[in-house]
Amino acid sequence: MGTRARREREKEERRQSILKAARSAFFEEGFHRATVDTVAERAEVSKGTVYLYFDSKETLLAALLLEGLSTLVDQLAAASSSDSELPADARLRRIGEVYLRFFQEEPQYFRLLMAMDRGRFLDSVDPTIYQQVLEASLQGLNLVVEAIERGIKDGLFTCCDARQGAATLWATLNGVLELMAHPLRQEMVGIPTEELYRIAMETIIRGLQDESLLDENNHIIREEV
Amino acid sequence: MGTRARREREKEERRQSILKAARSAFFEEGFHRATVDTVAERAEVSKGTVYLYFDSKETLLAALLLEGLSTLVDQLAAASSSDSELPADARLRRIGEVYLRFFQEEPQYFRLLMAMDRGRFLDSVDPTIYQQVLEASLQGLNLVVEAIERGIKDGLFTCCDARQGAATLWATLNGVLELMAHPLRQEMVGIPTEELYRIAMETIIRGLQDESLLDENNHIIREEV
DNA sequence: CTGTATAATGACTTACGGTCAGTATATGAC
DNA sequence: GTCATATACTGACCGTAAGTCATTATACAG
Repeated sequence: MGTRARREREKEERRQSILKAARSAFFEEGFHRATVDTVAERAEVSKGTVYLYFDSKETLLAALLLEGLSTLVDQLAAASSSDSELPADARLRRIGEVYLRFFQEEPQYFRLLMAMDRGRFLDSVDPTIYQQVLEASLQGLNLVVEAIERGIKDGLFTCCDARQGAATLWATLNGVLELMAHPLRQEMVGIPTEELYRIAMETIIRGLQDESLLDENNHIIREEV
Repeated sequence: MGTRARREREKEERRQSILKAARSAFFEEGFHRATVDTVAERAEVSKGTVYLYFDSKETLLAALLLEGLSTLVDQLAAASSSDSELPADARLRRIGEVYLRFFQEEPQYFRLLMAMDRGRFLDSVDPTIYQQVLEASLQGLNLVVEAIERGIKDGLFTCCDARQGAATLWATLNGVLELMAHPLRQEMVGIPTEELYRIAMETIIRGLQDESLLDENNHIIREEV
């Protein structure tokens, strides 16, 4: 009796249709403005049903983010794996460009990603899901780590620990995107987002190639301030 | 008749006591969890009075941020102006250290700063106040620009436009702090916040000293990807 | 056909930001 | 002192939206 299997499938379909409704609602109106009632209406189910499939509004958001992150990581992995002869710095640039493109083409996902973490998110989302979001981020980070490790092996990068370098690059690119996410701040800075993004990326890549400022433990040599 | 002057003063005192109440409430419970009723209660006024002095809950937050940003900018300015003979790179390090210290000593302000921008903030805050917040940020940024400009004049930095460099440094330091603002992400990265912060700072400072990757228009020379 | 499990519903509860008609207080004129 | 007026303050009330749950509908097994 395939009944059980079909049931499962139907449940999954419901779940998907609710997710789809949430995506359109959140994208169109923004997470905060959109209401669960709207999501329910668009999915053609009652509000109760929405809560049958998702614990909270924030959980819906988390599920969407997971989706977005997953496609991002796929793209990053593709960019990162193609052409195994590519020098490490070029590989990093590719990864960076994919990230930038994702930001530009899916600004909605980015907006949502940034709506996360803040506010009541941690209170109302199942820690497991949050963990999954982090795990996806970690996968992205690891691609960068691998690229840098290769660069180190090839003697191209000599500066620092791959993990440190990857985290620095990651933080920087995010910092630029976040800084420029707001029109008024963009105006304040007065540099096109893409340009600043690439300048920052090059600065970091360049920095990975210089070991002059590190001591034998990979700690920074600094004069006292 | 000094009546009028006294009245003004009393109003300002009310305003301050409401602000103080908001600060303690927001700090203790976080912006989202804290309620305006609580703020009113702590300030020993009615909710109506709170709204007499501030347009919205978000406006209260903005006022607090303005306060925090203002002390931050003061500290940055002090760090940046002392000892006019300091080389530019050391000056940048000082500025960076002040910023880090502020982040560590006033984590609450930072949390609030990050609660801003997102969500309903732009809808419900008087644009003027938001403008003031941006202006304070701009002052901070300008200190960095000035330090870099001096470095360029002294021949220490040769890499790029001061504004570009400042924005890159700014974005990077923010990126690190934001990345590490969350315990779980901290764990994911696996590097102490301070260390990553300093590594990132040094990477940028180092990058400012190298012009090899820029063409005559300060644009990055890159192979096609 | 009927009992049972599962799924779905939507009226209701709760919480909170924000409003406003009404009240209290201070000031100044007489 | 007393009254008129302006100013400051109050808190009950409103609207909205997240989240709940008793009830109802549906599907399936025997």
